[in-house]
Amino acid sequence: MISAEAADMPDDGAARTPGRLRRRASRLLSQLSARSDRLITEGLGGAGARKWHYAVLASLEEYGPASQAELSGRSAIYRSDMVGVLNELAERDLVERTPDPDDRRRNIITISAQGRRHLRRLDKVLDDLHDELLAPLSPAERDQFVQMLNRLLDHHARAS
Amino acid sequence: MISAEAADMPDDGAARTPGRLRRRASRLLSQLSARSDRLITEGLGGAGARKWHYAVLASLEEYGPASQAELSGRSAIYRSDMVGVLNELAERDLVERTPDPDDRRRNIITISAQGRRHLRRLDKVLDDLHDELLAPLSPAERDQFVQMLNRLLDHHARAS
DNA sequence: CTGATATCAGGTAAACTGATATTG
DNA sequence: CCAATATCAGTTTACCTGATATCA
Repeated sequence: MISAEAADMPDDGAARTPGRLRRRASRLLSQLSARSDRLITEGLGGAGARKWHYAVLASLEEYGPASQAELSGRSAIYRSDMVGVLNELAERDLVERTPDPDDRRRNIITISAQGRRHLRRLDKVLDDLHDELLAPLSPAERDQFVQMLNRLLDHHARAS
Repeated sequence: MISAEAADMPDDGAARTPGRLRRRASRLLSQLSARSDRLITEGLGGAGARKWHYAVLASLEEYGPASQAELSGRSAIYRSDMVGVLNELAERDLVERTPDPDDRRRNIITISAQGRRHLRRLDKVLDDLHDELLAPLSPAERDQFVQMLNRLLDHHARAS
């Protein structure tokens, strides 16, 4: 037997339905994020890519060429880590890194035609992966979920 | 100038409102999870605790004493990492680790009175931190958000 | 012999900090 | 002299994979 007294079991006056651990958004977030990251990493790995690749390529196609510092802001990758990501992308000729003639501290990063093709492939892959990730949610709920995440992120981006 | 042709800017037929990167739930999740983790880690650090401490203590108070393997399942901490967490908790006399007389492979982990007091402090701290984390959401939306996270987690727990 | 348990020793990757040389 | 840029080196932590000795 494990305990003589009942002192080991919970005895709050009010019955709290789902248990504290299932109601702490921070815990749920980090657990789900871990699952999600794994899913995405494996899925993109099958396509020979990493998620940073996608972030940079998508940012380039959406907003056009940029310096590395600007890309860093857009895609939420640290400047320190951006170098390595761009090395990998440039190795595969998915982006071009050319010095800016107007400001010789900067490189201008441009997506290549091959990079666009690759991005399109990755978008397909990610569509499927997100279908799996968000499977239990209806389309309306998925929108709502994404919108909530964006609102929360915006809020904390300011306070940063 | 950055590009002679317009080939560098996006030109999809349909205008996609919020940009791909703001619609990929996986990206939003990992970014928000990073923010959240940081907030929680700093907040709990001020109370001399880590988030694993909370997970274990809360699990113990809610479901009663358990072996380390069972605790691992409850709190989503790897068996490998559980040892270290319990060492820290036992050092501070927040839990007791006693060998199970009925099965000498196991330890039975019990929360102490001091552990319960500590847990109550942590719960207060976490309430405030979650208020900050979920600030932009109304109470109803918070519930909805937490419920969605749980549904998603449940779905992926099975597929695991 | 199979299987579970606690423990230990790692390995990978993300998130982050700091320093430096170069240029504006 | 101050600020920004790209780069490099290094830390911390979560997550995860084994291996091992002990015991059911």
